Amino acid sequence: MDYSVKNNDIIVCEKDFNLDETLDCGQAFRWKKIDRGYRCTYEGSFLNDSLTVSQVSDDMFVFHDVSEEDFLGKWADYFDFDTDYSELKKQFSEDETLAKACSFAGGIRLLRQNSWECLISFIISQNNNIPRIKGIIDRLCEHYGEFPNASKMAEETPDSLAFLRSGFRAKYLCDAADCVNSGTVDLNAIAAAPIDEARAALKKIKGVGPKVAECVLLFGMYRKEAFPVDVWIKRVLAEYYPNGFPEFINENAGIAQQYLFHYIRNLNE
DNA sequence: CGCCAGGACGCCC
DNA sequence: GGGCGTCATGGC
Repeated sequence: MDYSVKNNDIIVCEKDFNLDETLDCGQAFRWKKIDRGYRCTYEGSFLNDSLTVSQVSDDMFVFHDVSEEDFLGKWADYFDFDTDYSELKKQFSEDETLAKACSFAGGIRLLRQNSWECLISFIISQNNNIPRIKGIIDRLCEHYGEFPNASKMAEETPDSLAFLRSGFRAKYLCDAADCVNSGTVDLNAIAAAPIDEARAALKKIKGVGPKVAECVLLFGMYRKEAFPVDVWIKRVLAEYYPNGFPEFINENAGIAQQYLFHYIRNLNE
């Protein structure tokens, strides 16, 4: 990644990056499309910052009104600019289906998001669709003025969360908040634990099954070997990988999964 | 109106 | 251990 400083902006040159594909592919639910790009706020949250970012050409981006220090210290990490996606896609493309997926939407990057936010977001995601997931998370943030931490959410009950209109998931959100707030579930420890141990620990939370646990590991803990299997990936596996997913992908299976997910969902367009 | 959505749980066998 | 009905809500 190449960057330069212009006035109060950071100009980034990066060819393996597309904002629409990365911020609207179902890994993050809080980025808003605005006139000149996307905006998200993490104020009071793990980044304690806000950002407006826009894509001005295939390989050029503007990080608006951000210091070089904050860009390097926060956003370069968040957007995973240290990882060479060109090299990853080159490896993936030895597989015929993945080659197509990579050329279809090669601008997806795995965001380094916050584990707690991902836990809550993907509990909400179960048996739900992306527009409605976004709506519920919007109402959550609007209610607290920011994405609430576990301690704030632990004060709630399923009834007091009725304003979310999250349905049967409210009781799961409360259990997640209780587990994290009380220390029964230590997200930082889980992030560093062996993968099977991490999976088991996450699934102690009510409403966290195999799929949600895998999403939290991948999107909230940067565990690139995690491989969430939802209805779309089931279709991919059945149709293109009847004899199993290629083993050489394993350590980056989660990133490959992102390309495949986006590919199969948009195949008809 | 019915069907589906980035599923998990409880119960049954 | 696998199969199935159920769980809220809303977009289409």
